[in-house]
Amino acid sequence: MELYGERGYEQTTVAEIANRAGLTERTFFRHFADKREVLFWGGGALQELLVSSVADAPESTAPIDAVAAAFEGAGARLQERREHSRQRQAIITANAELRERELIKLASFASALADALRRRGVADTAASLAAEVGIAVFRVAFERWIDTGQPDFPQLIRESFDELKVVTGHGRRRDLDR
Amino acid sequence: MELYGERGYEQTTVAEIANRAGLTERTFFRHFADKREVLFWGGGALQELLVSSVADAPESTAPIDAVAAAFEGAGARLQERREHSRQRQAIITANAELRERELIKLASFASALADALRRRGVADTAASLAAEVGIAVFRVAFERWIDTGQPDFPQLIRESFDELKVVTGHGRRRDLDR
DNA sequence: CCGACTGATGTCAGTTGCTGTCATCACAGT
DNA sequence: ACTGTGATGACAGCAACTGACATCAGTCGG
Repeated sequence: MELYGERGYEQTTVAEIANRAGLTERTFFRHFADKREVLFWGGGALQELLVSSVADAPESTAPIDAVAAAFEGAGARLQERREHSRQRQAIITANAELRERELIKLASFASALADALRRRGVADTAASLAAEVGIAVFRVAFERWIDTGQPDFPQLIRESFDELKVVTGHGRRRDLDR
Repeated sequence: MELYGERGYEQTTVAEIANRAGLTERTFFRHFADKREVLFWGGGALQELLVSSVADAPESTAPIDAVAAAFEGAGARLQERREHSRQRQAIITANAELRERELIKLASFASALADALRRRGVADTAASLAAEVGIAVFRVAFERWIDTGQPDFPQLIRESFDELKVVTGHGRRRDLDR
């Protein structure tokens, strides 16, 4: 992150990173699958948090609410290192390759969440929908958290899920709809 | 697509592609930013279709319904070349780099849709939400279209948007819970 | 009809991300 | 001391991508 922050992601060579760490280029690639991966180390922890949060939700909780609660928890975790999250995100949004990696991570979150929901007995499509939509809402909330100065991330998440219900709920029934 | 289909994406070298096309490797890179881009040529057309569809929706249409209708239109377009879509998707899902590129494309759709909604006077956050959530629903519907043999893609999209309303807590309850 | 200009292509050399292979070395268990 | 094991280094090599320059066909003003 030091080097990526100083000279930008593309301008930083793997040899430089390895050198600053006192290692060889070859050794770098033994620890990280590719140049981007350094920035995403530990992403697994957040995923586990999300999954266990969904798994542990009260049985009566509706799928979308379980997902929302999971993201609030994840949001709280991220908030503990707000400045770190901000810097990291600045680096990521500045580079296309990194944005791609970020999207893959989120897609992986979505499928893990969908699995967790299915284990609760939620039907296939409903599980996928709740998970994917949850990710979508989280993305919007995250962007607002970074862009606006607003400090309370979990609350932003909560508001965004509330607004989701408004956005989907006030839709006029279409004539196609039986 | 021929070569990617025959030998797989990773096993295919740019030199081979250029050769089969009767060109130089250098020329390939003058037309496509990178090796993946060949598969995503023409993605802009779909985006324009989505955007204009949202722009042209009746003024009274709710944001989420405008988005849903836009995707139905896009779905109809894709359905015209069902077999082509299937092959393309098989290649893409088989490779991580290509999946990443696909996600970037969808993210780009989302932001274009959000802009189109804002131009209709939809508030910032609501526009982002409707667009991102629309993409999420579309992804689920697309996967179902490819996986199940079901031919009618627009109808699948319609059903998925309907189920979204159920999942988010409005609409009729169906067989969601066990 | 000529020469300047333009745009697409070829050629070539070079950088960098990434991999396979083999040697080295520290350390743990026996 | 003997031996396996896991982490690292050294080195060669491939393929994606880029920059710089040459070539060549078409076109447009004179």
